[in-house]
This record gives sequence, C-alpha cells and structure tokens, in this order.
Amino acid sequence: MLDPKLLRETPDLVRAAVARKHLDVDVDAVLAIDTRWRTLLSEVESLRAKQKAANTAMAALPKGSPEFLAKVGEMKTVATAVKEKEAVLKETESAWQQAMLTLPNLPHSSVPEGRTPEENVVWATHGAVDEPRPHAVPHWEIPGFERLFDFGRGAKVTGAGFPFFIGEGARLVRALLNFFLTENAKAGYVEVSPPIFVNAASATATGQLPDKEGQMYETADKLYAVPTAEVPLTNFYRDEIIEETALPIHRCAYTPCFRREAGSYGKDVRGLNRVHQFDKVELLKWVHPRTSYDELEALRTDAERLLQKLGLPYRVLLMCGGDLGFAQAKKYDLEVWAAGQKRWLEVSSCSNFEAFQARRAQIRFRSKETGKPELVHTLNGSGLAVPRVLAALLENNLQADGSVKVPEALQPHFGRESFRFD
RNA sequence: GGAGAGGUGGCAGAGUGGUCUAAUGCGCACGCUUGGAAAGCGUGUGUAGGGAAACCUACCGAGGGUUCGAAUCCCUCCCUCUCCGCCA
Repeated sequence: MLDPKLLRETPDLVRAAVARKHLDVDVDAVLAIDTRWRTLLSEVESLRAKQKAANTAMAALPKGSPEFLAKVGEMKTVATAVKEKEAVLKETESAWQQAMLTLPNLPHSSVPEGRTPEENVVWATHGAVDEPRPHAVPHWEIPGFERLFDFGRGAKVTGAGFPFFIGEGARLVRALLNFFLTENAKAGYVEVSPPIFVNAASATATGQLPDKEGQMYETADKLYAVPTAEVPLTNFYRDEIIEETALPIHRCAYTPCFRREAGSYGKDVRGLNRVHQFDKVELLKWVHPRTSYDELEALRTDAERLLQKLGLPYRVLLMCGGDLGFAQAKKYDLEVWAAGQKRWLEVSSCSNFEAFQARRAQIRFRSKETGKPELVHTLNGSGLAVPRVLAALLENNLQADGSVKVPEALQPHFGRESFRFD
C-alpha cells in the first residue's frame, strides 16, 4: 500500500508512477474517496465527543433524577445518529481501503522506461551462451528422463505438474538445496524453516490476497499452501516494531512452493520449466530505508554467485516500468541459459519493495533519531529455484556420451562427479 | 477430540456498567541527591487517525450485539494454559 499522505500531498507523483508502470488506475477517484472518508471520520468523531461529554455529566447526576432522564432522552437521538453515520463510515472505509490497494508502488528513478518484457535492460551476461553443443536437447527429451523425473506417475498419483524425483534426480534436488542453503549461510543469511501453510491475514499482507486467490491451493480450514517462502518469512515480523540496532536482518528459507498456475498453458510448461510443486530457497531482508538500494545490489550479487559457482551461463535483466510488479520499486531478474531449449529461464527475481509491503504488513522499526516507529524496507529474491536450475544444469552439462557432469561446487553435496539417465 | 481456566500497556497485575486517554509495582528516560554510584525523591514514559496548534477520536485477543453509556454484560471466532484421550 502507498502512503495515503503521498497521495494527498503529491498526487502527481502517484499519477506519474501509474503511467510509468503502464497501469490503468483512476487516481482522482481514489482521491475523491479519500476526501469523503476524512469528512465522514471527523463527523463521527465530533458526535462521539458529544457522547463522551454527556457521559461524564451523567456520571455526576443521581441516577433516575429528572435531569438524568432528560439527558438519556437527548442522547438517544445522538446514539441513533452515531450508529447511522458509523455504518456509512465503515462502508466508505472499506471502499477507501480497496481504492488505496489499487495504487501501485512508485518505480525507483533508476528503473528504465518501457511497457513490455522486450524493453527490459540486459544488465549483464555471464558465461558461454553461444558455445556450440551439438548434442544438447531439451531436458525432457534426454533418453531415460522419466526414469529420474517421473512426470507420468506424478500425474497418476496427484496430477499434471507434480513429478516424482527418483534416485539421482532426487539426490540432485537435495544437493542443490543443500548447496544453496550452505552458500547463503556463508553470505550471512540466517536459515529459517517456516510453516508452509499460511492464514488469510498473512496472504493478504504480502499481496497474494485478494487478487491472486486463484493462484494458491487452499485447504478445508482456510489455510493456503505457500506459493513462495516470501509469504511466511515476510509475515514473521507482521505487526511488530523492531529495534533499529537489529537491522539489517538477513534470512533465507527453503520451502516447497505450490502454485496452481491457473491459465498458464503454452510451450514453456514442458518438463521442469513450470510445475505446481517445486523447491526453492528464498532470501529475505528487512532493512533501514537508507540502505535498501545498496542491499538490493548485494542481494542480486548473492543470488548471482550461486549460478557462478554452478558454472551456469546466465544474464541479469533490469526490469522496465511496464514489466515491474505492482508492489516493486525496482527489480532484477536472473535468467539461466538452457542450452537444449535454447532459451532463458527465470530462476530468481530480486526486488526492493521499499515500504510498500511493510506498510501493508505493518513492519516497523524504532528510529533512533526520532524515537518514533518507521516502516522498514523489505527486499527479497530467490536463491534459487530448484527445477529450472536443474533443467539448465541437465541441458548444459549433458555430455556426448549421454552422461551428465555434476558441477564441482555441487559434488560434495551430490557425492559423485557425474551420472547417467539409462 | 473431551473437560476446565484464562487472554488488559515493554513486563507483572488491579479493574465486573458511568469521571478508565486503565490503579499499583517493575522496567526505561530525564532531573534532584552524591566525591561517584546504589537507594531515595520528583517528572515523564503505547499505537494510530484527524488538526497549523491547543486539542479531539479510536484501540483492554478479533468481530458482532445490548445500552444514553462497555475493558466490564451477551453471541461467534482465534489463541494460550491445565487435565484426559489419541499419535509421529
């Protein structure tokens, strides 16, 4: 959510942000509701003040005295008026809240202009992308693929997009997770193992609800399977005030992630590219507003290092205004090169939300200068998502003899230097 | 799952219909005191919204209700504790 004061005092800034993100939001309509809400609020408050004054006066009167009874009669009409006004206020308030939620976060000044993904800026490219690999094939076409990654039985047991990982397949997943967590710990992120179901309040605070409800799996008792560890992790400090000396807080968490991916059919759903359940390690930061852009660069570097150590070619995209998410102020995507499919796969998305998430989740710190609570800045990024890294690893490291070379950094976790599908 | 008890400020804990912006204690901050400290004494000490300000309003687990008036009474839900049952 945006700062309501920002809307009132500098509506042009908000209009500019809407334009840069190429969204269709009626800022003036939100302003109108805001004004109406504030008028109603002060009306209700003055009626309440009247009630309180009468209350104090009546406490001093003998109960049942004529003066007392006269006051009761008088206050009855005020009570009715308060009730009516309050009902209107409440309605207006929820309309106000909904309207405020339509306003996107302001893009940072360093975010490039642009409407479509094609206008994202290629920030950096690492590794040999154009190296000839005559035997490279999409990972799902590797002979024996289903022996280690059994999509067929997964579909029977659960449904499409819920594969079994078997033998070396399962071991690769575990090795990657172990590698990610170990490296992240070295970089100073404290490991957390969070609940993988969250309640509606948590899903609302991080923005999954109400809009993206259809993207989550919901249980019979109204809990949601997490689409990313970002949700339980960010909500850890929801409605809390953190000591400034505790900042910055760096954490990482492995969870399985569950996504219904409703309506996302197309060619990028093959194999490990897009599944309903996948493993991911998420990096999360709660920081002082002053440092959040330095922290974003560091976050991106930390995620990049993982790909570098695995020896996988990748590129960094700086997202343009139009491809920025609703809540992000600035975002980098990390895309790994899949040599068989000859395409880039997104494996991490490193974002600075500034105070946007923190305001919605009410995560604050006590400022040493003012002594007052202020909103923290939150950042997050994957470090990293397993299946797509795995897909790229299989495709890039497939040898002419059909074996797959395990990256050196992964060998201590995997236990061998290579493996075969057949 | 069954039975019972309870959720009040940073913490402990009083308050069971009216002057509660919540007693008291601890903690914390500042001041007095002191050679310095402790003790003692004094003052202050939540969050949010509105307002230029004085100030006003809301918040006693959450939501609804009764009432002229609710921390207090009623209803629903959530959570914690104790005992019993079941079980990794």
